[in-house]
Formats: sequence, C-alpha cells, structure tokens
Amino acid sequence: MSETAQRRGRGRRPAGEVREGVLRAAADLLLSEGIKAVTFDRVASAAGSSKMTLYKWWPSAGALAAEAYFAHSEHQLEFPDTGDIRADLTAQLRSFVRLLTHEGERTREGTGSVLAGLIGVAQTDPELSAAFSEHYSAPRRALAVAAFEKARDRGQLRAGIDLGILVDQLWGACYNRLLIPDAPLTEDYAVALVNNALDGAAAR
Amino acid sequence: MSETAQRRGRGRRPAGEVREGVLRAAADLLLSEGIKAVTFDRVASAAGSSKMTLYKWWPSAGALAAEAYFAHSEHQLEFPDTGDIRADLTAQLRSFVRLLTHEGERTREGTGSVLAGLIGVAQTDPELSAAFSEHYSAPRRALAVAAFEKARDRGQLRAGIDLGILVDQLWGACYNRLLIPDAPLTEDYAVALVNNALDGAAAR
DNA sequence: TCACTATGTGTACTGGCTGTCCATTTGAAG
DNA sequence: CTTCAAATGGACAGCCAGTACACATAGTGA
Repeated sequence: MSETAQRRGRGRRPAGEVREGVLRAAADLLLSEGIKAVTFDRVASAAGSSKMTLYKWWPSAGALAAEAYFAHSEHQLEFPDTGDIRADLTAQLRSFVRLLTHEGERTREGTGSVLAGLIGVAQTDPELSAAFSEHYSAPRRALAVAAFEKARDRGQLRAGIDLGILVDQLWGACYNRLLIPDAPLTEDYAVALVNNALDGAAAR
Repeated sequence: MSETAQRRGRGRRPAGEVREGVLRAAADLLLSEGIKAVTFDRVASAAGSSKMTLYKWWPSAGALAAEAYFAHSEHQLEFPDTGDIRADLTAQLRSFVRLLTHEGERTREGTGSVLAGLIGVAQTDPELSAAFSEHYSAPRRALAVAAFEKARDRGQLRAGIDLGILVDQLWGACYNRLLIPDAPLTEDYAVALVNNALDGAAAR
C-alpha cells in the first residue's frame, strides 16, 4: 500500500477524485493502526490533500473514520429467512461474532477492534455518534426487528413481547463482551445466547 | 468549587495530601466537563500539582479518571436477596438504570454519560481498560453470577444454563442502550428485560 | 535534635494534533 | 477565452503528551 501521496501541485482537483483518495487513506489508517491514527493531519498527508479540504467535508476525524469504514467494508450480513427463527438467528449471530473475532482481509484480529474503537470514540464525538447510528446501528436494528415481526406473525414468538428488547439481548450482549471484555466472545456463546433468549432462564 | 490551586511553593509535600487533591480535582473535572477534560495538564493545574507527579503515579489520564471516579462515587448497589430472583433482579436492574439516567448529586443527566465516556476511552486506553475491569466490571459480574448461583440452587433457574450469558442479557443489554443509543433506556425497559430473560421469547 | 535522602515542584523543552488563516493555482462552467 | 469555484501549500496559535533538569522540602534514621 503505502499510498504515496502523489502530489499534483496546487490548484483545484476533481472533487470525486479527492474524496475517494481521502476515504481510502482514512480506511487504510483505520484498519492498520486503529482509530487513534485517523487524524485530519495524518489522513491529509497520506492522501496528498490539504487539511482545509477535510475540514470542509467532514465535521470531525471520527466522522471521517466512520464514513471510510462503512464505505470500504461491505457489511451486508443478509438476514437469512428460512422460516425457522431459531435457526436464522443462530446463523446470523454466529456470522456476526465470526466477523468480529476472526481475521478478515485487512485486519488481524477481526473487525471487532475497529468497531469497538468507533463506538468508543462515538462516546465523546457527537458527529461520529450520529453517523454510526444512521449508517450502521439503526438500520441493523430495524432489520432485526423486521425479522422478528415476521417470526411473530408466524407464531414463533410470543405476541406481547417487545422486539426491541430481544435485539438488545442478542446483539447487545455481544457488544457487551466486545466492549467490556470480562468474558470471551465466541460462536458457541452466540448459539447459547439465542437459545437462552428464546427459551428463558427460569425453571419450568 | 473552583478549587483554587493553593500553591505552596516548591518542595516536597505529603504524599497522601497530594494524591487526595489530585483525585478530587480529577473527579471534579470528570463529573463537570466529561472524560475529555481529564488531561494530565488540566488535572495538574487544577490540583496545584506538577505533571511529573501525575506521570509517576498514573499510567494514563484515563486510568487517573477511572480511579477518581471509583474513589469519589460509592456504587455499592448491594444485591438484594429476598429469595425471589425475579423480584431481586427487577429491583437491582431498575436502580441500575435509575443511577445511569437520573441525575445524581453532581451530574445533571445521571452517571450514564460519565460511565459511557470511561468505557469509550477504555477502547483505546489499555490501562483504563484494565482498571475498569478490575475495579468495576469484573466484581459486578461476579456479584451477579453469585446471585444467580444461589437462585439456581433454589431451583428458580434451569440447571444447564450459562449464568454468564444471563449477565450479558441483562446488564449488557442496558450498556448497549447506553453506548449505542438507538432505543431509550428506561426503568420499564429494565423490568421487561428481566421478564424476557427469565421467560424467553419463544411461543409456548 | 539534625542531617540526609526520597520525593514533589517549577520550568522548559520537543513533537503531534486541532482549528483557522492566507495567497496561489488550476479545474470547470459560462 | 474568461471567470469563478475549489483545492493546495504554508503558516500560525493553542492544547496536550511526555521528558528533562535543578531546586526545595517532608519524612526518616542517627
């Protein structure tokens, strides 16, 4: 990579070209050195652009990092719909945990650390927080709730249940182990999570 | 407060006195301006101490913030033990949510934002992460697991269940709404959470 | 009581990042 | 071709991390 800042001298350059270069440079920094490395200074010099340009287009370095992450990594994770909510959930949550923990193309220890960094910075960067919610967490929550609604209509879930809570008890539990790592995050954990959420913990 | 840096001139000062002043200044900054305000520079000048001293005693500003937080806020939250796990859990989780969302003595919007800030910075500060786990999250997890074990021995929980998972599905779900606020964190939510975790979501 | 030493303090650096200027240069629209 | 919009290099003050050195003094043993 090393993204040699191909300096073209001064003057205006095509906007799309500049944005593309900046986002790629930001994604490179984010995936290789973590969120702390994504500063306006470093991204600008890596992309061969001026800091002024970045300040014009992105409200904070965190927001830039978030956009770079979502643009350069396809996290579709289609929701399977076989008609069996337990099987679908298990498959979905397992692949989610695998994505977080196992290595991908460009990260050693999985996307988990990058995602954790973004969520971490989001706690003190409102712009990043908004971007994260809009482009990542809210759509995913909606997708899960939609799947739950279909399952409830099929009679697989209790009628009176709050589906948003179910989302928190599955994905939120995973994020908990990602962000507050006092217990391991494994695929077996994901499987047990689904069963626990569906069957409950109380003795029959 | 305003903690006028009572300068005593140069020279050595009683260690305990210095530590006390530094921790109080750090807690003041943390509670009034948030985690971003807790820098070695600002804490040192607010406490009337030298930066050198802080560097000698704390590995990072985040670690200092964590110690200040845990030292100057009593978060006992004793686990009630009435023999009814559902009632105990509900009470416990409700007061937890209340602590996070309702205002306390010194914070406007509850301890939640401070805690979120600490967890956020912990994602990129290993020293803070370790301190947080040691002094906060791990002990609390252990306390909850112990309560679950007693309930299981009383026959209120299924025998084969993983108690760690139950912790994530209750407190982890709350942390999820605290850190990724796409859905509200309320006391009613806490109550529903307990029922959902105990009874399960699957149709009977 | 007194001298010694460990320890905190003031001061001053270097270097990185933020956020904001300016003057200059050039792509793109008319 | 002319004009305007936009990106560039460069510089700047301010804050912060992290380190260094000389000096003053609290706590300690003699």
